[in-house]
Amino acid sequence: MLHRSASGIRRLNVMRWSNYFIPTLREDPSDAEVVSHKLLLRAGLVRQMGAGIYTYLPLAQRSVLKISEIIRQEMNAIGGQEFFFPALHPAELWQASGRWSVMGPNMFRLKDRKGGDYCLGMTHEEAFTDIARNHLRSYKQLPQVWYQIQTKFRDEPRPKSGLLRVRQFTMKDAYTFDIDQAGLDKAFDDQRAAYCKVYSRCGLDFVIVDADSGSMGGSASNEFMVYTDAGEDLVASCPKCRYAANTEKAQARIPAVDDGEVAGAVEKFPTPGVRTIDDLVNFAGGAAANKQIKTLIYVSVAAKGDNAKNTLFLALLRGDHQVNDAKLANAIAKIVNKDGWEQTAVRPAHPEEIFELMGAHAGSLGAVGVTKVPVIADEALRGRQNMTTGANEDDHHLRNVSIERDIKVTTWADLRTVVEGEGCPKCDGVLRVAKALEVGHIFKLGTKYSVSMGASVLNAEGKEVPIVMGSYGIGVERILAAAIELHHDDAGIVFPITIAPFQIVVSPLNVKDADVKATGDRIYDELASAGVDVLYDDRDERAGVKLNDADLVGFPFQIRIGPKKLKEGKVEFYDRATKTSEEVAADQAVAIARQRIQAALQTLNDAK
RNA sequence: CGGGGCGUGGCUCAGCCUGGUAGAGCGCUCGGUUCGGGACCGAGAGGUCGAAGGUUCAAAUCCUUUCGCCCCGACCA
Repeated sequence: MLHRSASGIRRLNVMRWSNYFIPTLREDPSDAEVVSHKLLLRAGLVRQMGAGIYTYLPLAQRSVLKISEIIRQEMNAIGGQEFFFPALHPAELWQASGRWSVMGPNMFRLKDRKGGDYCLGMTHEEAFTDIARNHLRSYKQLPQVWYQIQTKFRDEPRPKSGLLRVRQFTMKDAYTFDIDQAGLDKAFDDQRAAYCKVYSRCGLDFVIVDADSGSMGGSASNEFMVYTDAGEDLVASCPKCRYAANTEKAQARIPAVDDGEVAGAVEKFPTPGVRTIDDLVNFAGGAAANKQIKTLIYVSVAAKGDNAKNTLFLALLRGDHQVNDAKLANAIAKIVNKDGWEQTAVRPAHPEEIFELMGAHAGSLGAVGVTKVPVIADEALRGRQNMTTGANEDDHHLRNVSIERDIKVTTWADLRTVVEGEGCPKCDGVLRVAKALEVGHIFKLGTKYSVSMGASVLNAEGKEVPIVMGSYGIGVERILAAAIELHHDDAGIVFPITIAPFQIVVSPLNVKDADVKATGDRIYDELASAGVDVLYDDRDERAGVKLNDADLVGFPFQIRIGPKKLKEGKVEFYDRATKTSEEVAADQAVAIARQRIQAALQTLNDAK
């Protein structure tokens, strides 16, 4: 198909579907599990090259470029300066910070022909800091806000879920360099605000959670999370006050249980066959779940050089509460990690270990009288009395147990997992708990890298001080995948217009009808020359194919031109999000389209 | 790394248990009829059955090894 431009010069116009590479699939690919993965493949956006390695076909590339451009605009708006660093790094760079050994097998490593060690960058703190240490000399040069949009490589132990967990991906990473903590605080707040704008403009609903700084080091960090079942974290958040936290840290406000006044003496009673909390609830003379103490036996495994040691301990929770492994691991680590020992794992005790320690089997365990191993009790048990728990004798339990009186608690800690519907710890709101996907992470690094790599400047007093740094990442393809997870229906993707590969598709429903075709040509030409991001579905396909394909790829708008309505001088303007169309005069279609596109763009770009 | 599953035309899958001439639907090519939600008829093209080795007169099918991919778990930016 050739297109005659205004100047009359013949040119091949590739924005015609008949000549554009969009390999759509009618059926779900067998490899795909999560929605975004299926749709990325079916709509002809990506193809897989290997585990966690994907080719972006033209549609995905357009989308990725749009996301990148939004990020670029928001970074520039807070004074960011764009760099482009190599992806291939000499080992010395990473040895300088000490992370050559810390990163372990997650880093792709290779040798050059001379046997020199190299790696593929998984992040760029070292690279940016290297430039900073070589060229920043005075506080007068600060602050600096540097960023790049670049490919990262991580040898993930388990790539999965299409673009959500991959081994090669695009990241916007930014680094800030300040003279002091106050400067870092401001840089951090700027980034945080910019991130909010980026995600809003891309059509993502997100929550910001406090996070562990992990291997990055530093003092504070926030994760930007999008609620989706395809996510890998569980996040609790309050819609009312913006409290949000990973369930590994989240707290909740729960109503107190009235234990009554009198605390009688501990009494053992037989409970034949009772093994679970529920069994005891239903047992005559038993107790409600929230009146029981659940006793779990765990083993902390720790290492010191080549030595290993196992520490058995008890974890106590209210009968109706679930333990959180991360909280538990942190609590026991505080007891185990001393004299050079470092905890490497926490696991449930084996049945033999339990019997040897307690003299009874799981189902009849309790902490009353236990003194030889640490007992960690959940905060929700504090002050409770008249409780029921196992007697450490099979088929027997104890009643009238009062925690503080009858159990020797080594440590009180928050061990329980918050659940949906519990009270927000910060306000009177109700918590939402669901799976979420991390789409960005910002850190206050402090001086970790500037000290280890020697990046310092002279301050106003002429004293040499380490630069105070921040580090900020956005996963570009994760925005694309998250947008699809959030915005799709049975027919396919429903692209937010800001990141849609094309804003609108013009579809003559029968190209053999001369009038229909001519009207399609005209509308397409006018939209294209007005600078609209338009794709022309000039294929000689049945109407059903065109309509289904357009829905599948998820172009926000479509102009449908059919023979019957065209005879009345009308075409249809279709809105993908609502799947509804309205009749408009053919000669006004372009004006209406431009106005709708403008309005849709504005709604997203002005959000927040 | 532990557990499970799968590799057969471009895609989705059957055939494997019980060895005996490689199949279906979709897609693709050509001709015709159709033409607003993935049409119909007719004629075609297209496959080292992931790879290697073994057993056998004979292997997609049985055995061994190996590679790849997906899922659950562990781990983790």
